[in-house]
Amino acid sequence: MSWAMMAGHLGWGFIEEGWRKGPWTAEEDKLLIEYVKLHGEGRWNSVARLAGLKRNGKSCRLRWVNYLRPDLKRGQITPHEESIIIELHARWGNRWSTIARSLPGRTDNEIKNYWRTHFKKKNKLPSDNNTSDLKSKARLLKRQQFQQQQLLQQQQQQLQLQQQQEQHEQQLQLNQLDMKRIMSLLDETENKSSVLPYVPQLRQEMATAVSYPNTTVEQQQAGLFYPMMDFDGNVSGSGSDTSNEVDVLWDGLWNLDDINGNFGATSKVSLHNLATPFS
DNA sequence: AAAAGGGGCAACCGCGGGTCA
DNA sequence: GTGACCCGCGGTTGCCCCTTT
Repeated sequence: MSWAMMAGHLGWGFIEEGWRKGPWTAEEDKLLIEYVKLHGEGRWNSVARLAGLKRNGKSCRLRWVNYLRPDLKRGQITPHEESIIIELHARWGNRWSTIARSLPGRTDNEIKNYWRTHFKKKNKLPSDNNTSDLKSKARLLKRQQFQQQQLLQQQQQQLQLQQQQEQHEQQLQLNQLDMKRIMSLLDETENKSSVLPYVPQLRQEMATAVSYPNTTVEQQQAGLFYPMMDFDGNVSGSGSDTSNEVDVLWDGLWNLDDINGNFGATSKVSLHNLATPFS
């Protein structure tokens, strides 16, 4: 379908000075999501060029922030959220972005719209119990029930994700145990011979890389690390054929990449990159 | 059944602040 | 110092859909 045809269907979806305006199509959303996956958020003015979208940067940013971001909550504003909005609006007035920061998953636009439709009007209308008021309340309830149902579905999905995360963490803990064994074996190797002269440096890098299992690659690259365990001490030596065992464990260690998922085809060099922010 | 009215929400616009060359 | 560019914010507009008349 051409842009002109789409514009025809959408009424006000049109092209002005090369930029498309109006409602976003599923295809455009897909392109934008792909773009953010590849390049991350920001540099919105490059989106048109890099993603092949006929949208200006502002429009892309807005679409992402208000609609496509994966951490957005869908569905009805809960009574708890409503009370927060009321409280924060009393404190900060129309500073919607500030209010939105206290409501994870809600956008400033959403809160702004909510306020305007629910509270601006309340202030205008005298409160009465006439039938039209009751009817509108019934409508509201019906809508709320539907939205609540959606919210429930969303929560169930989140629960599933959480369970997956827990499994992931258990696996990481197992690997940390392996890591301890490697370290102790390496210590022994260092003491016994000079077969692996580079080992002390690697040891440090590995220790650094594996000490922060709950940290995403993005956080690691940004230097945002959350220390979780200490490798020093408490590691006892084991058997005799240490070099063989080390090799086996090395192989296991590289599989950490797969467990973390986003390490992808990481090489051993990556461990150095991970350690860099600390050096 | 159809037109009118209104609510809700997505998207646009203008402005101001921050950054960088 | 300054101009260009980018980004975020708050206000506003326009469209869709549902309800009412």
